[in-house]
Amino acid sequence: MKLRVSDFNLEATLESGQVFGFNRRDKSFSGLLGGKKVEFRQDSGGLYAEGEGAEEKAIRHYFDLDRDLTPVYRKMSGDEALAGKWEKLRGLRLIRQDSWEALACFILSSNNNVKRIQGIWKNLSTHFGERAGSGLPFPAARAISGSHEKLLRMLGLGYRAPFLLYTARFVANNPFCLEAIREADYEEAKERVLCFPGIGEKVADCVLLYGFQKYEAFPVDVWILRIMRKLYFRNRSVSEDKVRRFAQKRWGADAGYIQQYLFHGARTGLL
DNA sequence: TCCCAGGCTGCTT
DNA sequence: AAGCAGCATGGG
Repeated sequence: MKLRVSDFNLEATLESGQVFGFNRRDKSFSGLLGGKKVEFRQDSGGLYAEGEGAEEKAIRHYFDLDRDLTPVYRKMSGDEALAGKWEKLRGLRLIRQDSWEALACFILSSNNNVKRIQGIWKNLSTHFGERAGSGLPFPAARAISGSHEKLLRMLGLGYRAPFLLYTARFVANNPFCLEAIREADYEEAKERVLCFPGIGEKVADCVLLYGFQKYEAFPVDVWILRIMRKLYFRNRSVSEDKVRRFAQKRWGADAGYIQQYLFHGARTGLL
C-alpha cells in the first residue's frame, strides 16, 4: 500500500526518541498500529505500508500527516539560531501515541537510554502483551497491574519497577483518569500527570506531548538543555525551568514540535 | 574502570 | 528555592 505524503520524514520521525516499539531493518521499520503489525518504508516515490495495520486513515492519524507544518517551519526559519539548520529534518512529525503507552514508556525513560528503553519495551510486551490479531502490543495497564516488583526488575526496569507498577494499578483501577487528562488543558493535565510516581517536569511534558497531544509541552532533558544553552544562552548554565519557560514563551503552541527538531538535531549533530 | 543515558525522590541547606 | 547523593542497568 502506498500513501502520498508531503513533509514527512519516516526515518527522523521514528528515530527521534518518541516511540520505542519499532524495529529498523535496513530502510524499513516494523511495529504495531492499533495492535496490528505494520511495516513502513519510504523512498522518493512515497510512503509504503504493509501488513494488517496498513490502513491509510490510521496511518495518517498516527503520524499526524494532515497537520500543516508551515507555521512551525516559519517560526524556525525566522529564528536566527535555527534558520538554515533545521531543513535537513523537514518532515519530522510528532507521533500521536497511545496515551497509556506514552505514560508507561516515559516513566521507564528517566535516567535511561533509548536502546535500553526499547529493550524493556520488548520484554514487557513478550511477558504481558495480550496477543490480539497479528502483533504482540505494549501491554495494557490491566495486564501489568497483576504483576509484582520483582518480576518487573527482572525485565530490566531497575528502580523504576515500583513506579510503573503503582501507575499501572492506578490506571487499571481508574479507567477514566486518562480521559480526564486528555480533556484538561495543558496546565491542569500536567498537574495530574505529575501526581504519578517517577514522573517529574520532564517526563510529564513527554507524556503530555506524545500521548495527549498537548503541543505547548516542552520536555527539557540533557540534550535539550545542552542545545538550548548553546543556541540561546551563550553556553551559560541555565535551569531546566528557565529553558522550558523561555521556549514556551518564544514558540507557544509550536514549542512541542520545535522541541522535537531540537532534540533530534542535537542528537544527530545537526545543530 | 568510569561515564553516560529523553530524571526523579528525598534529604539538606 | 536550590543543591545534591542515590538509584538499576547496560553500553561505550
